[in-house]
Amino acid sequence: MIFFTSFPLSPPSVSIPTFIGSCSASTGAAPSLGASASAGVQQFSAFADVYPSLMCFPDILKQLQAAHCTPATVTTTISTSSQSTPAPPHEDVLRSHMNAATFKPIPNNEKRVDLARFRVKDPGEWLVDDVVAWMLDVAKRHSIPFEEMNMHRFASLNGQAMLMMTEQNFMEKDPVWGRLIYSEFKKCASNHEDTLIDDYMKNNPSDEDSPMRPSTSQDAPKLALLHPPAPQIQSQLQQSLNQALNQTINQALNQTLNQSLFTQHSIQTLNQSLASSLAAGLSTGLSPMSLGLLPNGLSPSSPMFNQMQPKISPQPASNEMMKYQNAPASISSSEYEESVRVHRHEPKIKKNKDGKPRKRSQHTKGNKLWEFIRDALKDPSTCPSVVRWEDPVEGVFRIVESEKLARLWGEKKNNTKMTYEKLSRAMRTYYEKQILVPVPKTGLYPKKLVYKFGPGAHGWDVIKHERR
DNA sequence: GACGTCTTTCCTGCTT
DNA sequence: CAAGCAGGAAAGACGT
Repeated sequence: MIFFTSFPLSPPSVSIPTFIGSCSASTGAAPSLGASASAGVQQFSAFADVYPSLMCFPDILKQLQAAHCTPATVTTTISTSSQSTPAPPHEDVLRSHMNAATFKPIPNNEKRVDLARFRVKDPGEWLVDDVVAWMLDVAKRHSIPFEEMNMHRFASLNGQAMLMMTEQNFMEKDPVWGRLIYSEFKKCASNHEDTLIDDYMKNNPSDEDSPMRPSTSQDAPKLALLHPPAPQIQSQLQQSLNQALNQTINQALNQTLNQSLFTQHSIQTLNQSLASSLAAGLSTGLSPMSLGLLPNGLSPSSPMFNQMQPKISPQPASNEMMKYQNAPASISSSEYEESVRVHRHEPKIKKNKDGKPRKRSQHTKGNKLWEFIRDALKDPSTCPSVVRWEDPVEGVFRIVESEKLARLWGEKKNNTKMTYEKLSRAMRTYYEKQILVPVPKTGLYPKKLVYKFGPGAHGWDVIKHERR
């Protein structure tokens, strides 16, 4: 999904607030378009026109569902809908169920991710974003539906970490395409500089005396680092990548739509997934991590990093990356399993001495804090006065009266000294177990007192189940 | 009694 | 400046 979000590669490009503003025109679920963003609209490239449509993709799908149009129409719709009249409102618009009173301004985010960057960098220098961009390119070149590749399992790795990985490591991350990805990466690592030079020479045949030109292929790596590629090379690369990625999107959409989209279930799934993904990630940092597709691991230099890096618990993906970076070439299977587990955000299953999983403690059975909050969300006496849903589909809720909630929790535990500060500390321990997950910093939710149930929590998603 | 789970309590530092 | 957040550390309560 990163390509949806990371297209603004070369000028003219489009800023994030502009996307959101344009989308809000049709969804009615986001803040109004700012004046500066409006001015920027006129500078849109063809790529930029696609974004608002993608942001409103759930809407488009709904319309398609209603109209039963053909997949071929979908591509057309997507590429032109931004110029057409706004989509009619309906119940499944992004965050349409949210309380408009809670909207906060979308943070200004003018930063962009350069998806072409990996092409002009040594694979060993790739950041996390570059790895993802490269994988999309591999998927495109081999006509692999991108949704079939386990990109999220690679998304916490940078190039250096990948260089440390064995073929087996690749296979474990993606049993189907791992071997191919490995061979592609090796190929890429060895051919990268030569390819760059060749491309440059093809495009600049008369420029043989250019100081850019390395004297030998062995010099290329150093020179590539010392001398950034000429602007025209970057521009050409970006243009071709933009083209390729556009094709990838259309192919993938067509394929997905052809295969399964027009079943009720598929539409709902994609609809929900896109809705949540777009709302959760696109409007802020536009990272696969933030979309839940790439669980974590933006590179520290990523423009999204500061906004999206959750400041909770350990940084699993970073840990994994560090492991690959620092470990010898061979990694023990247990270490690798652990790193994969951490990467997948799977809760650690502690084991007894005999290796069997420990039995869960029963002493708090039915009396856990998150269960108390979940139940409070179902109780009219506390919802919405003490806690309330911000987004019942996504599991996002807000604590309205923090001290009252703490008092109620204290009453339940016979602890008159309970405070919200203590309660919130207990809440934060849930991040590690995925009972709670970080709330996407999209600007759609208030910044404080908002939490989101994660896969470790259950019984809250009644609404979601009812929709199925 | 050892050990595990799930808080609870206290704390410092940071952000909003 | 207040309120909230993040997370380390230690300890308590209770179950196995």
